[in-house]
Amino acid sequence: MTSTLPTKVSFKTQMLQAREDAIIQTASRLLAEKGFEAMTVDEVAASVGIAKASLYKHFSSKEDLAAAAMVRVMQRAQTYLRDLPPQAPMDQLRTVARWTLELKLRGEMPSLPSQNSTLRAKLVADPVYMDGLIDVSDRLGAWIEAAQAKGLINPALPAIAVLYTLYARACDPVLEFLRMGGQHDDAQIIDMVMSSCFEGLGAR
Amino acid sequence: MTSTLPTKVSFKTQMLQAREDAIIQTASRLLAEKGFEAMTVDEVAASVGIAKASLYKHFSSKEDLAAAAMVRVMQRAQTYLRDLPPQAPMDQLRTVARWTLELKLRGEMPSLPSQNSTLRAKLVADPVYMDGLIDVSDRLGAWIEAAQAKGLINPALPAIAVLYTLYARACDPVLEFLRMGGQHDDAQIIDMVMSSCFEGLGAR
DNA sequence: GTCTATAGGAGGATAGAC
DNA sequence: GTCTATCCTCCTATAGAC
Repeated sequence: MTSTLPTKVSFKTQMLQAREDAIIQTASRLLAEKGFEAMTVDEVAASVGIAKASLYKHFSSKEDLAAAAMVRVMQRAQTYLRDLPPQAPMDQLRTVARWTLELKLRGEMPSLPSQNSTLRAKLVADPVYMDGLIDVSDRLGAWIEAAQAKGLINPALPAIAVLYTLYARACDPVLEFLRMGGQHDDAQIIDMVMSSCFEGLGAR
Repeated sequence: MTSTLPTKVSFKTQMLQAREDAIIQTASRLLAEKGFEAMTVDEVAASVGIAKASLYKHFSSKEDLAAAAMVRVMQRAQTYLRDLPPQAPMDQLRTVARWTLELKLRGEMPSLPSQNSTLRAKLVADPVYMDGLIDVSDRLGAWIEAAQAKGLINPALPAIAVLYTLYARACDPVLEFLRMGGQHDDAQIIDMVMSSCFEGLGAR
């Protein structure tokens, strides 16, 4: 049947894929807003506009859903890094950091809770996620080491500390704090966080 | 009775106070470890070694308990800042940042979830917490402005951005990331985060 | 104020019709 | 696969004896 009606099947598959995308996108937003524990499956389903039982046909548990959202954003990062036009290593790092902050300000960055151990275990066991994480870390690591070789990185910091500091931008609360203050627009906020990240709080 | 047996009453009061301290301390640790949603009241009570119902005699709700923990740490910060020996403003800021990181590494820094709105509302409505927050912000703000006047602060950053960046050290995941790596001891980890915070990722 | 036992409710997950 | 209706577990909060 699949082979005799390829277009119809393809259409149905597309519809399902689109719905799954919508679910993941909504979950991603809610994860960014409230975190894993505070997010409810009812909420996700209602926000997508489907019944909870329908959601469970796509994802077998709340953790699976959250993991799918994390995998999604990791794949997004992989694609972004792969397609990034060549620049000097330090500029690559800056560009990536800025992209991360923009993503977070748009509410599209589901924060991985350092807390929930079962969700963590699921992600560590997920080869797609782990491959993505390693790929991203390798690319960033290469740029970091290249920048270090040119003497462009703070010599007090080993590469791993630089890498983690960049990762931490994905859950930096300063963005929300500044936005709540209402004194600056998003572009200014990102510029400030970028400057404190790369230039530091102290004057040069 | 209170006036006729002052020592006994005082003793009882002390015992109660000590138990409440133990509860708050345990709650504080669990809040730091798992966050508000994942922490359960059963867990706190069991860890303290009392029945859950007894805990509810001290705190009328889980939120009250968490708020008490936040108030406690805020008071602690107030006391610390008040008693801090005089130094140059920039050194004061560094000392406070280091103290915050040490507190967090010891698991004594309950992270205020940017998420939970009802808990947030409770804290905003709590005069002790808010007075503390304002006091802390005023002291830090004065040092920040003094350092700015001396040209010691990154000129791209308004005082409020510096303040929020310092506050954010209280929930910086880089500490845990580096500790999980196992390549550095706590003192080195703190030195690295301090350097990335004040000197930035880029070389000088 | 401390305990045991339990009420009450929220939320994750499923049954079964369509 | 989608729905409605329901189950069941976990967790907050309380009742009531001591």
